Amino acid sequence: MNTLAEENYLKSIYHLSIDAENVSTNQIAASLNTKASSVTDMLKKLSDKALINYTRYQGVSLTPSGEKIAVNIIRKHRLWEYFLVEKLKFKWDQVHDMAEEMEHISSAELIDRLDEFMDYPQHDPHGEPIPDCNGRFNASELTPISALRVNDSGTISGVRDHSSSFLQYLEKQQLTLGKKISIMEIVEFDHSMILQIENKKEIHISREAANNLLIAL
Amino acid sequence: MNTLAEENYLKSIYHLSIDAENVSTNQIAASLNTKASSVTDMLKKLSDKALINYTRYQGVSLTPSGEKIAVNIIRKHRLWEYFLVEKLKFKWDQVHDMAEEMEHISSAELIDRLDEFMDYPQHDPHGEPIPDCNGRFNASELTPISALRVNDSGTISGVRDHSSSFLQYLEKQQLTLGKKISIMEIVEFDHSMILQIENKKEIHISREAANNLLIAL
DNA sequence: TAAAAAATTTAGACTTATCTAAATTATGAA
DNA sequence: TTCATAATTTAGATAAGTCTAAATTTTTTA
Repeated sequence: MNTLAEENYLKSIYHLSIDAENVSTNQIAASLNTKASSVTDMLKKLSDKALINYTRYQGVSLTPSGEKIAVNIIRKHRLWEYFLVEKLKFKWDQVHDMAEEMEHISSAELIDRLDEFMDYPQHDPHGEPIPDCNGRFNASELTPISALRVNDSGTISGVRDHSSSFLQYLEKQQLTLGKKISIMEIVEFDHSMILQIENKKEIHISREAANNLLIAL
Repeated sequence: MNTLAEENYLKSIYHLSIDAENVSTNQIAASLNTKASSVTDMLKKLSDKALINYTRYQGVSLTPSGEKIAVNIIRKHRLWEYFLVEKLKFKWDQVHDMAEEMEHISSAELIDRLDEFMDYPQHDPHGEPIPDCNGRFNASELTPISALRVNDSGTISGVRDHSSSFLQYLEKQQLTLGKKISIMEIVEFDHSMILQIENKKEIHISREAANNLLIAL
């Protein structure tokens, strides 16, 4: 088995790999709130274990076995988040930190039974797809609202930022999963957008918010 | 907060304190599968934190704040065991190790909601009482079968040994929680006992088994 | 009650994961 | 294409938790 620190590095590298082929030492350090020198040490260790491909100064990528571990942690994280919201009635902005601890519970049988108990949910409370017990899942085909044009519309299906400040803001604006929105206007100056929610209320959101709100077309 | 190692020491000291006022270094070492010298180091640390009363060579006891932490861990352990058996349909001999990991999940609100979700169970799958959110619970008034006389009877309500080998043996003999048993005969030579289960089947159990099987009279 | 045995503690070392500061390598702008 | 800057790595230190071996204290027993 792997240590908690190793698992967190693998998970971080996995998430950062979505935007780039190779992940840099500084990116990992920033995402784990640690120093670049600590990252270098851990990269050597993970490389020795054949969980990452690492060449000095060149950044890293996960090997198939490293990716398998990372996906399994993500599966556990998302299933526990679903459990916390659906069964224990937490709000979607409350569950991230708890799931961050729970994702390290090791038993595979436990997580498979949890999956069954909840009837094999496909998405976590933030719209992220949940890998199945073989690690398979559909990479989400969601678009950030910021990529839409005036008159485009779709259903809110995910968020990129899981911070409770962002999620609470969305909740207050009624921008929750499942809501249908249409783009009414895009302000050229700052790329902020005016949306209509469910053909009723109109609201104005910043470019940054639009970048973090995902839509199924 | 406390580290995982600290929590495990406090829990161990709590359990050992049931049989004795003061707990010895060697007892702790045995129960945690570690060396006496490691225990001494940790005792100093816990003593500095005012979680235990410790005088060199004299053994230790928990302070009120140490006991509070220990009881909270035990509450979490037992609630998770109940969850695993009642919701995820694990057998009573499968849950100990998983709960050993889960008891360290820190959120108090999580565990209180789990308690509510399961409708405030009073006993874990092995008959141990579950402390409430204030750490209060009835110290169980159970008697080992080995203390009974011929013709005494009662209901199986708990086990002392949680090892899967013992629990599987009980399962096979139908000596599960809730069964009514009566003592038919005590063999003087080795103190083994012949019991009748639910006024039907008679079985023969060793003194050791009788010591670990608890009865409500 | 003194010596032997058992229990406990101390000393010093090791591992994991982290840090700061210094050195090295890569990159981008002139 | 060279040099300043940014990124990364190395060197050396620290803290937590563990270990072995040696020293000390307590307990037992003769």
